[in-house]
Amino acid sequence: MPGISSQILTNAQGQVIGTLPWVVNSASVAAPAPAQSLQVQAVTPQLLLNAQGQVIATLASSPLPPPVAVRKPSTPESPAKSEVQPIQPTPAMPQPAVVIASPAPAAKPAASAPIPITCSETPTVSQLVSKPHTPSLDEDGINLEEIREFAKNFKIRRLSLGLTQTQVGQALTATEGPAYSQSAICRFEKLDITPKSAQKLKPVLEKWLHEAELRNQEGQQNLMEFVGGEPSKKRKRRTSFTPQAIEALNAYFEKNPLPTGQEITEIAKELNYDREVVRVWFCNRRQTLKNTSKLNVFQIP
Amino acid sequence: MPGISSQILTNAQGQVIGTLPWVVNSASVAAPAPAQSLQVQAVTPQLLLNAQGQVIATLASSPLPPPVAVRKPSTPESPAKSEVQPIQPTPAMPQPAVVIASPAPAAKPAASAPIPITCSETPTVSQLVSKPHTPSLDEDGINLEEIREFAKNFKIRRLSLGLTQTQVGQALTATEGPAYSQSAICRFEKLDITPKSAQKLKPVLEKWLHEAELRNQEGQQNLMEFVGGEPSKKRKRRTSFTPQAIEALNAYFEKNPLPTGQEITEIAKELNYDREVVRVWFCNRRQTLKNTSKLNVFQIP
DNA sequence: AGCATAAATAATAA
DNA sequence: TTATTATTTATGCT
Repeated sequence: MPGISSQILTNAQGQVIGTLPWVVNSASVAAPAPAQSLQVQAVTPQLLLNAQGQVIATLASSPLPPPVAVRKPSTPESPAKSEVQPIQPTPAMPQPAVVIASPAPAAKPAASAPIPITCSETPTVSQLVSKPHTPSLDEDGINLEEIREFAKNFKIRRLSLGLTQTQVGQALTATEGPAYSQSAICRFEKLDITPKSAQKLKPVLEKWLHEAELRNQEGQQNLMEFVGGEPSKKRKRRTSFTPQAIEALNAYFEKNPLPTGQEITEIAKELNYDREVVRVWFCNRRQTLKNTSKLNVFQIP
Repeated sequence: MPGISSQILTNAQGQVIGTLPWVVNSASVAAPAPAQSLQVQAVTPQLLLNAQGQVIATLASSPLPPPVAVRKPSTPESPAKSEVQPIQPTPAMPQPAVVIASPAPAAKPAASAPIPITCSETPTVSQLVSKPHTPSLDEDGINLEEIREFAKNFKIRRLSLGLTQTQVGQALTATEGPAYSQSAICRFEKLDITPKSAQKLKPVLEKWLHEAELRNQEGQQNLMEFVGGEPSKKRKRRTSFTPQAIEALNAYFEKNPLPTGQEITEIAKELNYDREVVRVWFCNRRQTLKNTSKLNVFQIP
């Protein structure tokens, strides 16, 4: 790990934990957005990875493609300034010129038509937004376009901070009260919620995320502290069950592949294993069974 | 959707599948690559997502530095230029003025000391590389630094293509013979292998990935074909639908979100999927649409 | 050398 | 919302 060799940061474990030139941008909501100058410099392999070491992106722009090694990217510099403008209704969308970054492994390139579903149910934000002719403001005066932008942005910023949906949810639940589960975050990001819900959730998420970003600036330690406390949560060591335990588990599984929380607790206690470990064992067991046997044992008719 | 309507492309499901200004870069291996012009256009919220629709990165480009927003940490600037010098024995660690892009959610910031395991076993690449004083070349003349760089790069490029370790492993097994399991790929990326193994694996991975990137340039369809379809691979059908199927299903759904049993049967036959699978798809699709559900949740004792 | 599967994360069902 | 599944990554083992 010679000098800043690339814009990638790795921890002692060799796991990538961050990059240099990138900055989370919350531009979409930025009101003024005057001159639009790109701060991107010609960098060879621009990379962005999240805390999990998951890669994030590369930017094509290599002049002299070195055969193999990572060439030093020119200059990251100029502080990217991003701004969060809480209330500003998003004006018109600048006309972008797009390029398919990375093809969805399974997505068809030309599937342009969204799903103009028109159920009798309350439509979700994503549904409303996808309607080509829909005005940005819905009946309730909610700026759908703005919400869409924010949701998009939120995910980006969340990942840039290396946070999982679960972490965000838990942190919010702690500070804002019990109403922010992992799935809630997931749905918000996917806009799989009604405009009303989204409208209500948005400011909270925005505020929290902004705060998280500030903490992150002061060092990840601060961020983790802000988020949940436990700074270093390593991957749990893989548990190995004793043959006896497995036998017992299988017996239980046979009797009931889907034990209740209560039952799980009992089984765990009985076998002297962590409750969570037992719970996961059942999950994986069902999974395995499902994969092997063609039958959808747990499928609901 | 050449309309370049926005910088984000979404598939029928509304999942983001790409953005405009970004381009997957296969730079590292790209041969000619003449002038270096950025293809990025000024777009407000610069986003990059992978094939899974996962957000990837944003490019800060808002001119007006906001009040609270991301402040540039002290001084990361200038010195950041480092270059990967394949053979150069790693000198001292230049003090990188790096900015932790995203803190590992679980990583300890200061845990500089890796796990200096010193078993009697052959050390892995990561172990060797982490040794501060270890020269880049090991006894066998293997350039550890280079391998480390490549491994890092490999992961990034793999993810940029939206491929999983499993896909890579399967594809390689198909073309190169049975010696590339998912775990093998995983271990390579984590450098949890001996230098010797890494050295042997590297060229193969490199070649394959490069090829995959080329295919990707021609359209993701080509990539998927390259990755999955190739040789005689009896891929068992999963419960996941192909993009084509999803598109078709959505088309049907659009026409009639609540098909009769007869219709379901026909659709299933048409798409060559299990009837039950299709039926469930419709159920779930409808479910997803209605977000007003306030159903009671079951409590776990 | 690599399978089997535990653990982690995101998405969906209930 | 919470519970569970789906998908992917990581690792104990012989």
